Amino acid sequence: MGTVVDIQVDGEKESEESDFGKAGVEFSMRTAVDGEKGTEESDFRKIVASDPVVYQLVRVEGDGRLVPATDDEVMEVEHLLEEDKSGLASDGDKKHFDGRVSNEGLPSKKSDFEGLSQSENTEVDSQELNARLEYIEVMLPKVKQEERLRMSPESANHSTKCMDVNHQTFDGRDETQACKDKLQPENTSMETAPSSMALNDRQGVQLESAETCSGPTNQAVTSSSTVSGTCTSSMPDFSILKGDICLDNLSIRELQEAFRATFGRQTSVKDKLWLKRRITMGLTNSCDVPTSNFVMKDNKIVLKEVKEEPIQVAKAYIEELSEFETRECSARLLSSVKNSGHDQSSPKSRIRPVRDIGSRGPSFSTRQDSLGGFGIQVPYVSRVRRGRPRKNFVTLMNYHPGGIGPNLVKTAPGIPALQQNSEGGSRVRKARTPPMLIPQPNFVDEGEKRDAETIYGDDEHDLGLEEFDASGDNTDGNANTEPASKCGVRRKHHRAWTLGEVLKLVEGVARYGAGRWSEIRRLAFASYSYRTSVDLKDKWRNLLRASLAQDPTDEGVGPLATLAKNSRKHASVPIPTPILSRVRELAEMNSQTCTELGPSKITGHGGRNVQEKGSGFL
DNA sequence: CTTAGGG
DNA sequence: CCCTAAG
Repeated sequence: MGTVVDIQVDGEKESEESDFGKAGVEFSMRTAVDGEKGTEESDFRKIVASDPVVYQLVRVEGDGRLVPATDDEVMEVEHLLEEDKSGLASDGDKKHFDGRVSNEGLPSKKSDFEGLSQSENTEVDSQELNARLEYIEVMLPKVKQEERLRMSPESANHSTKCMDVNHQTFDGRDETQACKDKLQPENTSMETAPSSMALNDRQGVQLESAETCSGPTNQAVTSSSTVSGTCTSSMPDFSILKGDICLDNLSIRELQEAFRATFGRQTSVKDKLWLKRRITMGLTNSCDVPTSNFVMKDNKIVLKEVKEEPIQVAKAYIEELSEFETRECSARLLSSVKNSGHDQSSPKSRIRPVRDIGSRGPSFSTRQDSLGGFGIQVPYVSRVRRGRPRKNFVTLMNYHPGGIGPNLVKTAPGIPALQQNSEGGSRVRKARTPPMLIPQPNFVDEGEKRDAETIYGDDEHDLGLEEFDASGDNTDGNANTEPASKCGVRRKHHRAWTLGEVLKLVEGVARYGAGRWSEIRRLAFASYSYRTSVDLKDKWRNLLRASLAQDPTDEGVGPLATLAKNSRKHASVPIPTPILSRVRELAEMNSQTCTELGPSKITGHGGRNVQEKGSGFL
């Protein structure tokens, strides 16, 4: 009772502070800039920085309900925020994140996150959403102003970094830049910003973020081609300015009245500045746009012109998000538990899902979507179901224009997309992000490294391979948990088949016969949790193809010759010819066994369908 | 869930 | 790899 926490409205849920360390209130606004895959230590920051856009100040009632904070509280918080800001320069660390730091360090505490986030998100009803929305609207511009004030002295520098700092510091390189360039060619000027400001970043993340999100909030949409268009500091905000001028001469009381006139409610706040800001916001109507006016594109916040019914759109958006969150959260919790339960993955992997929720959740790729009739962009993460169902949906619309109407009304009164979402809830795995796969350096490096080791390290010695397998298991075990938890956004990481795997596969086929993939997987691939039977099958198919295509005629040719041929042909995939030969052998043998000797072999090892023939008599 | 096959 | 049909 009486505790105030940040509730993240706009994106993923992980961010509730688990310790309400400050007895008073907390308020923070951050903009998410999707974290690239970072190092372990930077993950913390990533989480912070990747926290999606908006936090709303709420009060947690005794029963767990969330009640929008009062103006007084907001103001209080605002002061704290300012204190924070001023303190940042000197003492650095933000109190907000202390809890998180420790959590990061102590995996055991992760449950705090989960518990909190889940309970809180599952209980959001539309009413509260509305309230939250309102506060979002209110908050965004406000923080923007804060930023403006703070930034004004050094606008030049900051204006260039504001968008960039985040990913530049999280990851030395800027993988997403290419995408962004494509998507936002007008914004390229910002991307050239020097990363020197990164030094500031630690203290600045939050502020930067706030600015990032607030900048576009009520900046002219038309100025996207200029740096200042996205960065508030260098661009005078006329609307606010005007408001300030007008309100400057008013007394507190007058301000309060103005506030009431603007917002239609009383306020007890006596802070002149605060009142002015609030009123200004109300007057400039800038609060209508925030949540829907900008969209996250990759690491960047992008302005989008959405003029019609912004609030409605935003509401729908939030509702959708909310529902998505609850479902997604629980799903991930399940998977997380599952992993930690019986999986052989290392303990390290157990915390991953949790962290990924943060770093991965807001992946901020966006897509054009028609939501309730309005064209807005929503982050991909918020969409669970994609592709086929959607296609069907469209198809339905296309081919049964008349019939779709009633259908829609029946299934999804307000928000068709929502319906689709819930429908696809059980298929999280299938969600993808076709256009933009966010690069994950760690992943790739890991995989490639291991791959290289395996391939060039040892070809034929099973022991060596076993070792590789073991190591592979570790890395893969971790990696395996990752994609699943990446919001299902990501396509399953492409794992190049190592030689060891191939050998195991071949061996397995030799032992159990081709086609018994699940068997092979269970026995021969026990250590590779990530290779599914389908994978085995596919790989075998490829091997077969390769082995046949390679050289059907030179069966008797020495390995060296074929090897040379092979490596020359496929420099990138040097599958040793011996293996291919063996594959072919097995293939032939298998085809034979299947047709003629098959039953004997299968029954021989399987032992359970031995009686198949005679069962007729029973 | 497992296989097989197409994409 | 993904997806789906089929058992």
